[in-house]
Amino acid sequence: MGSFIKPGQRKAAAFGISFDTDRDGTSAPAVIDGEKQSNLLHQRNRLPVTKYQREILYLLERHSCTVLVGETGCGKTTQVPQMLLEAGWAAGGRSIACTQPRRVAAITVATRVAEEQGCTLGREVGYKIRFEDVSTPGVTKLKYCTDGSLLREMMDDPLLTAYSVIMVDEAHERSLSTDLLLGLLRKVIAQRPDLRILISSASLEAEKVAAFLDARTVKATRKRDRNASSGPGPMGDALVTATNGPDGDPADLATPAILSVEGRLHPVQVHYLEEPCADYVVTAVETTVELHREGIPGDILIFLTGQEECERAVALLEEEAGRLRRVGGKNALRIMPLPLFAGLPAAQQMLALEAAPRNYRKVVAATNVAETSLTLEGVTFVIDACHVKQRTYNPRTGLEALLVAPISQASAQQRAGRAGRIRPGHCLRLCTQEAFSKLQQATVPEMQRAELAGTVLQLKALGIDNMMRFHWLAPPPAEAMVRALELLHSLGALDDDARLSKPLGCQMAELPLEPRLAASLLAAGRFGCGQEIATICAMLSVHSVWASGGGQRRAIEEAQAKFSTAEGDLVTYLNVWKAWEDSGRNRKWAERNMLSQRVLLRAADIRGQLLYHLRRLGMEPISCENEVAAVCKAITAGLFSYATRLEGTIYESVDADYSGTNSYSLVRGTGGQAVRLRIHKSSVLWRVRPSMLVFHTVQQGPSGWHEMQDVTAIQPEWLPEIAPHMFQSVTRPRPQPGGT
DNA sequence: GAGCACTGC
Repeated sequence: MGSFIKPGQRKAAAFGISFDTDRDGTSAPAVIDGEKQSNLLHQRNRLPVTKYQREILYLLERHSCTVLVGETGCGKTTQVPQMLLEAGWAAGGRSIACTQPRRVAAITVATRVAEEQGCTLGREVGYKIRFEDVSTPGVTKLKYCTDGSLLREMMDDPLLTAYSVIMVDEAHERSLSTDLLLGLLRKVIAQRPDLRILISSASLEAEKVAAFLDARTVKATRKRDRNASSGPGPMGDALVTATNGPDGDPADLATPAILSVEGRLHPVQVHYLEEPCADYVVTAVETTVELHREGIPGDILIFLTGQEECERAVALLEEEAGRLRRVGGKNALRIMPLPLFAGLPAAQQMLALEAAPRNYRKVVAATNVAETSLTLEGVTFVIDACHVKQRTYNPRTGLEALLVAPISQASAQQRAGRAGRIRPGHCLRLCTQEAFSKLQQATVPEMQRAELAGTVLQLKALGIDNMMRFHWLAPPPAEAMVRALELLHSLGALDDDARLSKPLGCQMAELPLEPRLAASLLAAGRFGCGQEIATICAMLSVHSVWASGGGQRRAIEEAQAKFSTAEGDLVTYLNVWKAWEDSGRNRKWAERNMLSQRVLLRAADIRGQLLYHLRRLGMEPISCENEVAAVCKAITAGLFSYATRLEGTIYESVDADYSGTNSYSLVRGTGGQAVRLRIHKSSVLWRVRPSMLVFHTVQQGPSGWHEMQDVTAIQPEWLPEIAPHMFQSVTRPRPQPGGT
């Protein structure tokens, strides 16, 4: 078992863990206590950000862009937009937008603010996310929206003329859409001197964002002002570090300001392992048991990387819980282990989020959901395995993979903060302090580790043609950009001059789908199966429709078998959909067939939206009824870049009855990189060995194999027929027996 | 031979 040290401290006495400031629980410095107040106004006034009202309004008046550095819980998301509202920034027919990276956040914050403003949600204060526009044109002054939906709005109104202020919240998360939004806003402010941009970010990113938005560099080509020094701002004691000239200098407007607001998190003491651990799941469980024995109250949150690890940790904790029950007395505190990951059905997620029953200490084994999307109250201890499962894109092979990687220090800090929401807490990192100091400071922005085809298509649709000259907050690798352009060209979205093609490229950009699926959907008209492809695209846009979650694997497999077809997973989804429709979208039917009604309803929403878009583009989607080949051809029209052929069977194991793995390779090649593909276990074609297939997603597991998910069997002669520019001759699978 | 980080339009 690992023992922990705290920086600057001697080794602890018991269990290797020291809790010097904890027992009295009162060592928190000048923190506002959690006393309940019924008066909303009073509560608002107590939020740290409220003290900075004057400064914020002053800076907004004088600077096009202001970066707000605010720690968690300082109230910026709810209070700052209200300050602007009350200061009259939404007068004159324009409104204030505040973007959020996630839908739930947009809804909950808007609801809260409407309450504080004493108005009906959807009137003066509203929100807008996909499928839900709870705002009233001409009435709504403050709108919370997802950054993705604001990007969509920009397609119709590139200068965002409907708004006087755009607040980009949680910009430090550096999601694809926030980075894209910031790049675009940088261009917008050059043409809209009346527009104000507020960016809320963590301290690490603030300088970078401010430098990026400096208007003096916007028009200048390539040159960046190195003299933008941080000096004391005009507001005296406030932490204003505006990179501005003297008062009244017209340069003020052009230079971004930075304002720091302290949070109201309680201090969290950090501990490190003295020696590295071999298995962080085991160490996390052992550490949990020791903490529990220490008897300090508070729930425990363990950060792991995936479903499997969470379930393993819970299983180990259950064993320990049993042991503790036998040892402890009748009234002893018990532990209640619970898993938490995004794929978990809502009811089980709630268990992890709700307070534990009396006499129980909740121990939640969670993935990254608990770092950003979901907040657990009552957590006093965070045990952090310091790893994360991350999406990475390899531009050489053109494939994305999910890989477990060490987290960044910024991410670790965020996770630690989860222990200090209600009282001072502890964070136990399952690595040595030395190892921790070698972690990268910040997480690599998504922009630099994702496939960019969709992003490039969106930019093209906004009239930005020169990708290489676009100012990115984090420039993506040139190779990834080239790959994106190649893919869009092969799909027909770009012409030979890399300009958005008409009408195809414009139509693709219009659809809320990744480019490959958009291409399939638009090609479906040609094959007379628009209805079917809309269904398939919708099913691919949602979480798995199969009701996952705990020990029902067999039942799911049996249910799945009822709908599966030789054509593959996508046609299987089609069968599921048709059967669900025939049942009258019956919830009971869905339950009997191990399907999630909630996910199916969401798919129905998306399907409806896709059909609406097709009609708006002047295409009436028709159904091909039983022509499965037409459906598969339309699928191929979008996914041909992911066509693979069977190479043979590889025998890696020494077991006599081991049947080997059917190995596939990309028809178009992988740029000299060796890539071994196989069908993922979840596929209905797993036991089958179609000689050629297209897949929708692939992920690289720890085995080194790229595993293809959502596969569709195709005929080799379809490729040159459907994508003649990519496949000139009839491509047949090479007859090649096993590999090594 | 057994599995799916997380968002978003």
